[in-house]
This record gives sequence, structure tokens and C-alpha cells, in this order.
Amino acid sequence: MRRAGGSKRTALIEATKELLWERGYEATSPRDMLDRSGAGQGSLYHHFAGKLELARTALTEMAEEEMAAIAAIFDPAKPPLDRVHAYLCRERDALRGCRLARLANEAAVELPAFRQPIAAFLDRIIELLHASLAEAQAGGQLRPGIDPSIVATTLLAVIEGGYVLARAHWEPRYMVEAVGGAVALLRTVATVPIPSAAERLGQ
Amino acid sequence: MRRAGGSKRTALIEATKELLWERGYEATSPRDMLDRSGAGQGSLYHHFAGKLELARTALTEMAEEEMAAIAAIFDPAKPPLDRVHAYLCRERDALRGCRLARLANEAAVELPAFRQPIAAFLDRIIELLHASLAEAQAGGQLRPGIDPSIVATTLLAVIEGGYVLARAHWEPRYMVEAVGGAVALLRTVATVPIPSAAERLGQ
DNA sequence: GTCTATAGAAGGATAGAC
DNA sequence: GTCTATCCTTCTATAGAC
Repeated sequence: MRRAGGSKRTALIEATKELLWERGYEATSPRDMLDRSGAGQGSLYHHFAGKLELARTALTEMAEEEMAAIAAIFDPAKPPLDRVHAYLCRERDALRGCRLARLANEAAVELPAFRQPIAAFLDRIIELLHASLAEAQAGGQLRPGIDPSIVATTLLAVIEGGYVLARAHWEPRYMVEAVGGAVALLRTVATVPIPSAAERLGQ
Repeated sequence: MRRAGGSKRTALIEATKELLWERGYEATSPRDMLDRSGAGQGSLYHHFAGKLELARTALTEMAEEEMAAIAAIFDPAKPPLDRVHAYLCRERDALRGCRLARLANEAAVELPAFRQPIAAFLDRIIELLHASLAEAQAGGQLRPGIDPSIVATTLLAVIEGGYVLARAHWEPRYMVEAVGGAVALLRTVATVPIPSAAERLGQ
């Protein structure tokens, strides 16, 4: 019994968003969702078909929230490689993991309904990276030999892998190092200076 | 009731190694371990303190098995950058995920006993990559401006992130692309040719 | 060492009153 | 829409015979 205002449906979604980030899907039970939201059994099954549908709804909202922040980083007014650099060096809570991709290793990811919001979120980031890299290349700021499409996927993989390494070691510095190496490599394929790598990273 | 020969202890460990890779830790129950191994309740709790200790034993063996294969890839007789390339382009079952790091997002990773075998395994790979990159740099095959230490972490992050992206999309090609971009970037910081990127990847 | 039997708690969902 | 009460299954572990 924690929340007062708003409908129980909203409270359930908010609680589930927290729990999915904190514990993942398998490790979260309907009881956990009810306890944290302050809703009773009936509310969950009135508004949702079950645990999976509630989780899917929460995931979709999480993706929207994250995407809003990320879209702001890819501000078209900035030089394209600055956008890429800003995304890479963005502050992250490495030990918490990626809010969406954290769930990629759950058994439930084999269900299309579960993975759809996660995959769409990741694809959108790849698109933003790809577009920025392609724009840089068209403007002569990125070497012609580089394929913006696959490098975009590589850069996102560095971030997602950085989370994995940081969590496996319970050491945020693995994320910092993974990003640092990516920025160093990016610098070697750029024909213009990239902002200082000394920006704050992770925690 | 699936296995005949060997002790029940061995059968339990083998079954657990399979299950941890297939489903992860949370999604695997002691009952699953018993069913697949053919052991009874008593055998599990006779040989191990419980689910966690059995999982830890299985993880340790998994790390040893994987490490044997990886050590062979880093054959000191090969040129150092060829080793790195061979590791990156190694065939992988992208949808199954990394046998060890797949568990980095389980809630149980907060327990040191659980994450220790995983962290040690990943650190050993970073060391092998680091040593090869440093050797290449000392031999003039890698540009002086590159830091072999952080790039080693970045390359492993690409692999682990590649698994995450492939699983989230249920599409092995994300691993292929992530690796492809990493090889392309590595090529730009090398001063000698790196073997063809057309090697077979993933499944 | 291995087995079956059992147990208390938690998981996931339903029934039905208000 | 929301609540409490209930239900069956699964989870994790223990007991005790062989």
C-alpha cells in the first residue's frame, strides 16, 4: 500500500516499471507488483490479462520514456559526430543495466509480445546512430571506408556489453572503459576533432 | 530420468550446466535439475547446500570448458592481431547468448558467490585480448596512440552486446554486424592487413 | 549415496462481494 | 473498479527409509 493518487491501473504500471528494472521479469511476481502498487488482486486481473500483459505495457512505457531522453541527445542542431559522442558518453547507472535490454536474457524474450518493445527501442537507437554517422560521412567528417550501418550496431553493442561487464563484475568502471575504447576508435575514423573524452561517465 | 552412467552428483552438474544456458538461473528450479539429471531430491541436497551452490559449481565448470576453447584461439604462434580477429569472428550461437555472461542480468548476480566465476571468466578474456593488442603494438602492428587495455574491454563489450542485440531481436545477424563493425574499426588502427572479414559468423 | 514422502512458502490466477 | 478470500501448482528444502 504505497501510492495514493491515480487509478490502480496506473499504479500497477508504475510499480511494474520499477520492478522490471530492479529485478527483471522472472524474478518479479504478481504479488510484488500488487504490494508495491498498493492494488488488490482483482485490479491486476481486471485491467490486464496477467503478468505478461502488464509487463508488456510497462515495457512499452519505459521505451517511450527512455526514447524521449535519447532523442534529445541526438539534437539535429549539433554536429553529427558530437551527437554520437554525446550518446556514448551519456551518464549511466552501469550496475542497474539497460532499462530495456536488461531483459534480453530472460527466457520470456522468446515470446514476440515480450521482446517487441525492447527490439523496437534498440532499433530506434541504431537508426539514430546510423543517421548521424551517415550524415558525418556525407559531410566529410567520417572516413569514406567506414560503413555507418554496421558501425552503428557495433556502438550500441558496446553500450549493452558495457552494462553486462559492469554487472558481472559489479564494477561500473567496465562501462567507462568500454565507452572509452569506443570513443578512441571513433576518433581514428573521424576527420574532425571529437569532444574531449573526459566527460563524466556512468557513476 | 535421463542419464545412466556416472554419479548423481555429476549428472546434476551436467543437467544444471544445460539449464543455466537454456533458461538462466531464476527460471530454473531444483525440480528441473532433478528431472533432467534423473536424480532424486535427496541427491541434490546431499551433494550441495542447495540450488545456489549447485549453480555455482556448474558455472565454474562451464567457465573452464569455455576457457579451454578460447585459450586455443589465442595461440601464441599466430600473429597477435590474427588472434584478436579469430576471437571476434569465432562462430557463435548468437541466440543462445554467452554461456556465462548471459547470467549477468539475473538478480542473483548481486551475490559474490554467483558472479565470481562469471567475472573471472570475462577478465581472463580481457587479459588475452589486452596481451595480444599490446604485443601487436610493441611489434609495430598497432598504432601507438591506441590504449590496448581499454580497447580490449571494448572488444569484449561488442561481443557481449552482440548477444544482447541478437536475443532482443531474435535475429543472429545483429551479432554478425556488431562484430563486422568492430573488425572494420580494428583494421583502421592496424598497420598490417587483418584476415578477411568474410569468415563464417554466428549461426 | 540415493530414494520417496512430506512440508511450508510463494507463484499465478479466479470467484464473488461491494 | 476495487477489494478480500480462495485455489491449485510450483518452488525450495527437510525427513527419514533403504
